[in-house]
Amino acid sequence: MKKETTIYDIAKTLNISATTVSRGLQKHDTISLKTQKRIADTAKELGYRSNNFASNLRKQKTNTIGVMLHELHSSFISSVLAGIEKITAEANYDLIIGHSSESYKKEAANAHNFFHKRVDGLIAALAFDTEDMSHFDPFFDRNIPVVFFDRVEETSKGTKVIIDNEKAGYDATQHLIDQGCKRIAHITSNLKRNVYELRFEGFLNALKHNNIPFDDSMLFITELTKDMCMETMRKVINLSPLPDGIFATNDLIGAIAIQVLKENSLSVPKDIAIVGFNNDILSIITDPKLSTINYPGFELGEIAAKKLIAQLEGKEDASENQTIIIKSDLICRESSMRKKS
Amino acid sequence: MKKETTIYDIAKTLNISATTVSRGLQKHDTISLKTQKRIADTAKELGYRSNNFASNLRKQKTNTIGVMLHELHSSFISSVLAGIEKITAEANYDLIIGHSSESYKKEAANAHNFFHKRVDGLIAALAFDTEDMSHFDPFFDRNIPVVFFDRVEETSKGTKVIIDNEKAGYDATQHLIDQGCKRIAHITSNLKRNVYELRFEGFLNALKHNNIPFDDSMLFITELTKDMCMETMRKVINLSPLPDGIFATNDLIGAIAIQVLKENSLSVPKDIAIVGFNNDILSIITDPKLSTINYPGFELGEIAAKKLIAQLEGKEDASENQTIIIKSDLICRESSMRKKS
DNA sequence: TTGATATATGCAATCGGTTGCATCTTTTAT
DNA sequence: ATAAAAGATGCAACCGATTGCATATATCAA
Repeated sequence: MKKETTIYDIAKTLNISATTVSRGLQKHDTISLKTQKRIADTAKELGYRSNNFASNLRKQKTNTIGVMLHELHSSFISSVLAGIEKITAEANYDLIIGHSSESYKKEAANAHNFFHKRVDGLIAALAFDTEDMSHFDPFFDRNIPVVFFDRVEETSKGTKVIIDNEKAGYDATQHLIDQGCKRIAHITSNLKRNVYELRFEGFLNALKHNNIPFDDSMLFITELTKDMCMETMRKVINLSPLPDGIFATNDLIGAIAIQVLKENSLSVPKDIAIVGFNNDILSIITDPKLSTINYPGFELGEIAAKKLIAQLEGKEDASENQTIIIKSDLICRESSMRKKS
Repeated sequence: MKKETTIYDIAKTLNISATTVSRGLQKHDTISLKTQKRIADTAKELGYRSNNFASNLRKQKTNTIGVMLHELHSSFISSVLAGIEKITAEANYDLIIGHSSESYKKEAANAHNFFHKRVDGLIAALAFDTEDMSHFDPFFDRNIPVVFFDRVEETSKGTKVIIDNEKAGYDATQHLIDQGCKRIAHITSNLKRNVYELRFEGFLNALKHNNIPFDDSMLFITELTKDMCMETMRKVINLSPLPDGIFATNDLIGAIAIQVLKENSLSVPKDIAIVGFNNDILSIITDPKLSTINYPGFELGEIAAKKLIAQLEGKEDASENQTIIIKSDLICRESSMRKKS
């Protein structure tokens, strides 16, 4: 293994000072173009690579952004990540990924790690069971900007990028009602996480607005894995009387619902109309295609990253604790269309 | 913004040397437990956080692994990433993500960046159009271990973790033949990328072995986006005579194939039997459910990461350039089952 | 009591780039 | 021709943790 070339080696070769080499490599305009070229050439020749640690150590900046995700294996999250990556790469930041696996403990550990790694900023979606937000305090205390997305704690500090989950839930439910549904089931995940709670609230509000009483046997709480969703759907089809509509909190549940209903000789949307959530690729693969709420992950990632970078560059003030609401629309497909429009 | 606490501050507070503080924080056994405790307490009290740059600079090690991906928004890749993350987190490495977006140029730029960031090791899947591998030479030259997965260049240096694509293609095709298919179409992506080429080879070998002539109008090359797959499927159904089987190089194509065929009143598997590839969640959502090749992304990620870490820890020799072949099996579901088994 | 061994701590150099200030050279204006 | 302005480069301190070697103190055996 050969020894690394440093600016001192370049300096020695050219008989100039390390200062000049450093400045030359950064294209300072105090260094003549002639010298800059000689430095660049020698650097290439000697196989020089700059040492970011030395540089970061001196500059007290890392050009690194931490991204905390509760889930990696998810279509929505990977869209968001792709959106973040696009913007941060353009702005020349590196990403380091922390994966909480829906665990508050891991989230706190990752936050701690990011803090030690001195990320310049943080983008995060909360784990399932996160309630205490104190692991983010070190960031707030030092004015390190934090942007939360999707899974946020409304009362916390930091910028938040979300959709209006209540409205989305309302729209989905109202649409089912418009299609003639009178007994609508809602299949969702633990309501402690506020995205789900708000969708449920929208669901309730739509029912109320249409004078449909809420029957709590129509609320199903499930884990969002394939197997648990299937099990839950088996419970749904044992209801008597059956529901005539289902609002599912994500497209996987919606897709599995379609499948289980068909296996039980029920027709979608005639017997039971279904609306999902997210607009995953899944939703156009099902037969019938799944109506859903469009939740544009890629754009969300872009927006979150842009906000963060604006704050890092001092163009915006992180302490404003803004909340940005992204538009999310209902997409009507076959799974809920009983009437011709 | 308050000033950072350093080991010197701790040292001063306790009236001991920075050396002792450094050793105390690392729990060197030359430092008495009493002193260690005093150091730890003071560190907490002063809100100390270690400076990784100073540490890395001195130790010449980053504890960071670069992960180069050609695609982020993909179910398979996010599984792999989750598998990598699991293992590397346990071993206390950070991940930095590079996204080539299927572009050789971006891949090279990312490789360059990783090199400058001095990742301790690299895990990579090649971009679509990567042929020249010289951007990895800096890593090989300095004995920085590189593990390629899925998209690899067989003749290159580095460890490779792959499946037997030829065998998988053969198995998928043989299965279709066993189900009575005689005119099998293959829908795939650009054969320059060897995973696709090898699957195609397996396809051809299975045909040959069964004395079925290959008709090159039955080979369809498409980009792997939803829209392009749809367009390609429209070409497929314009064939005359129609194929009676389709081997698709991923599940998205397979799923879209099912959809387009049904829309055109063709029955799957009766008129056309279909096998996909990957065992994405998609494959159990389609109706009929899609037969596919199980390509276990999570496990692949784990294995790739374990290999890399073994090499980083000197337990294995990176210069062996091993190739590890992961088992991948055919999963028979409704989309191809014409006969009762 | 003394030398030997173990235990605990400190000195000072090092990792490699960055930057405020000083110095030296060249150009320009009068 | 000469002072002033502009252009180019260098000195040396600094960022903060690590570590080989030296030193100081405590413990123990003979």
